Amino acid sequence: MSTPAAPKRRRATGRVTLQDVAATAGVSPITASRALRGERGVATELVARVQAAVSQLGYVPDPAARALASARSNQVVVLIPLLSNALFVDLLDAAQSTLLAAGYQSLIGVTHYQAEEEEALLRTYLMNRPAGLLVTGFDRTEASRALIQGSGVPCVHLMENRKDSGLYSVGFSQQAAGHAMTLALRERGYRRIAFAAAQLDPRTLQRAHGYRAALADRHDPALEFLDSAPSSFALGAQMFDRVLAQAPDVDAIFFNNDDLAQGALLQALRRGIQVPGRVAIAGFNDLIGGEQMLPPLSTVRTPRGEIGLRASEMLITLMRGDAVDEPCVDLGFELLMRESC
Amino acid sequence: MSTPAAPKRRRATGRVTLQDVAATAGVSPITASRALRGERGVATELVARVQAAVSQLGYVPDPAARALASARSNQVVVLIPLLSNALFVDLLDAAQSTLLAAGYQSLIGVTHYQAEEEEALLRTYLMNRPAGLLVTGFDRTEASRALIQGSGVPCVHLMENRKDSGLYSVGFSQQAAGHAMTLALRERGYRRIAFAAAQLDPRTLQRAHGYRAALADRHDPALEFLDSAPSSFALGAQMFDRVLAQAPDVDAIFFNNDDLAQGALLQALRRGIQVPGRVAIAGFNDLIGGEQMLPPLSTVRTPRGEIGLRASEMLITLMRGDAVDEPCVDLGFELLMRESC
DNA sequence: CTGAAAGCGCTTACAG
DNA sequence: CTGAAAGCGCTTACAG
Repeated sequence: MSTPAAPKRRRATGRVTLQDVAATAGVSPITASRALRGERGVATELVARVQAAVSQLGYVPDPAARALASARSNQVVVLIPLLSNALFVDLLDAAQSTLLAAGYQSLIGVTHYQAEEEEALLRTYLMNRPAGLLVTGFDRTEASRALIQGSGVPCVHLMENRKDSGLYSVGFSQQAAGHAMTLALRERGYRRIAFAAAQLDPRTLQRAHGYRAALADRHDPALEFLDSAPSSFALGAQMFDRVLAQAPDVDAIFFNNDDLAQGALLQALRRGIQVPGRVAIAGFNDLIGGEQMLPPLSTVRTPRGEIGLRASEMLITLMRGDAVDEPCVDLGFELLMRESC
Repeated sequence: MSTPAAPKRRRATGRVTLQDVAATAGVSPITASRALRGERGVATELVARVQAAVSQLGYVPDPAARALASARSNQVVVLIPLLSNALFVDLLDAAQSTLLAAGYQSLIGVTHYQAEEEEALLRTYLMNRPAGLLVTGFDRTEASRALIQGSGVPCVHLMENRKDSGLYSVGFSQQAAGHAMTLALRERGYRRIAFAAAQLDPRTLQRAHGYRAALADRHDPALEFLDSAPSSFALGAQMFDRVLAQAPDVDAIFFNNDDLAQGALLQALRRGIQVPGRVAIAGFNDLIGGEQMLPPLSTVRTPRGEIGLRASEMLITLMRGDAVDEPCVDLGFELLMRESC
């Protein structure tokens, strides 16, 4: 007969603890703990008794106690450059929900594209002993790298890949994407193709490399317009004017981000400049609204939602201590040639 | 002479603990703890000694241990409906950075406008014993309300106000905003003013009330176009067509969100319909891009950034145990009459 | 203004 | 397959 022993003593806090559950179920706290965590090797009957006790008592586990005892929390730190770029919001949204479904909570950090801010966030968040880390790209301070490495926390890199780096990542080749769009423009007969970019973060510069490579035989540095200000509609309009003023013979402009390109399209409309008749316009990322523009914007669809999803899945695998067979996942991109070029 | 006693014993984990700091500083762990938390009433000399020990040893506090011992973490749960609406991203961005600067980490949850999802998130996140709660609006399940109440965790409501509810909030009157824009349209001579809304969340419906009130003497239900689909550019274009088809005599359309209005503006351009000549268009929220439209969009600027900031500040006050003198902060709104009406 | 004792609620080895 | 013991690293009362 298994008449459960009465709980030894009510805690001062009045909280229902694992001890209460164990007592009610007539097992030891360790067994209750194992049953709750789904650790295999617990008799099914005991598991059932524990679960019954849990719902009878309304037991809620304490993550802090769990983290303290196990030296690991159920939280994942997600570090992205900006919340004001829809690209990263899509990434975050996908990662967040994938992680949540697997029982992990997301702690988000915004680096504002500053390596020092990222380092500070890492220092702060690593205190929590997160179960995993999701970081954007590969460019960071040495100290950040050491922090990640030294923490022993599994880490997956977003947006880019570095084969043979020994690092986990899910992304696509920014350079190849820049190359492909430039080539598509060439193939459509455009000869004076400008590249207009803002923010100038590492991935932007990789796309610029792709642009140059595709134009190797006829690359003209005077057709590169780089502005370190953040990307926006207004800046796109402004850059459109700048390009036409400084390089009147331009016949196509490849904008590094869709908000820039959409701003340019609107400015062309405002100024009565024909697109693509007078000048073709291409964007990057396929942000919302591009399809609605006049004319609909040609752009590169980037798989940020899938990146958030796949990177989270990879991280979940790593956090469980399992091996990942493909450490660098290239999700590719897609050329969306609509009517603006 | 204060030759510090050697740490009693190295922990198995090799971690530098508060005990090590205390031993090095030649004080008790409690004093070290108090000094670190900036609790007043510790001799300045001791504080200095503790701080010296901290940097000498490279001590990093353990949030889990702190949370377990104090029954409260340094994390704040932020619940918003959607990440795909820039409005809430702005809110989140402001809240997140304000909280971080005050030493609090944000745990974000996306409810997808589903009261049940919110309730589930609350159950999950409340386990962490957050220091504070930021939730959107006042519409939620009874269980959610009970959960918040029962947790004893300070909670500030975002976006709306409910005077005399005894609840803390920072927002503005959605109804007054809907009313004001409708009135502005009337004053400009528009007689057949349609109201087009998507999502149909509580705040949308409050704006609809404002619209109706402003038109009390001449309100025509046939001019209300409500679609429960999520707001988007494409839906705006679609609704624009629908309104003109079903109510050909309409002379103004008040869209409930800027993405709808921007989509409508683009559709008008596509169809060659004069705005505001043939029909005026107004939006809501002043999302990015509205100013760049053709013609620039008239809209209502809503202070979501300020709401995120002020709500966080209020919450910080509450989390410190201090009193808040203004529990319902109305931040107002601003009519931005540009050229679309 | 400072400290000794006890405890927060769980899990990790280590046995058996 | 199950458990007794110890410990994770900090803070809360309670004294003085």
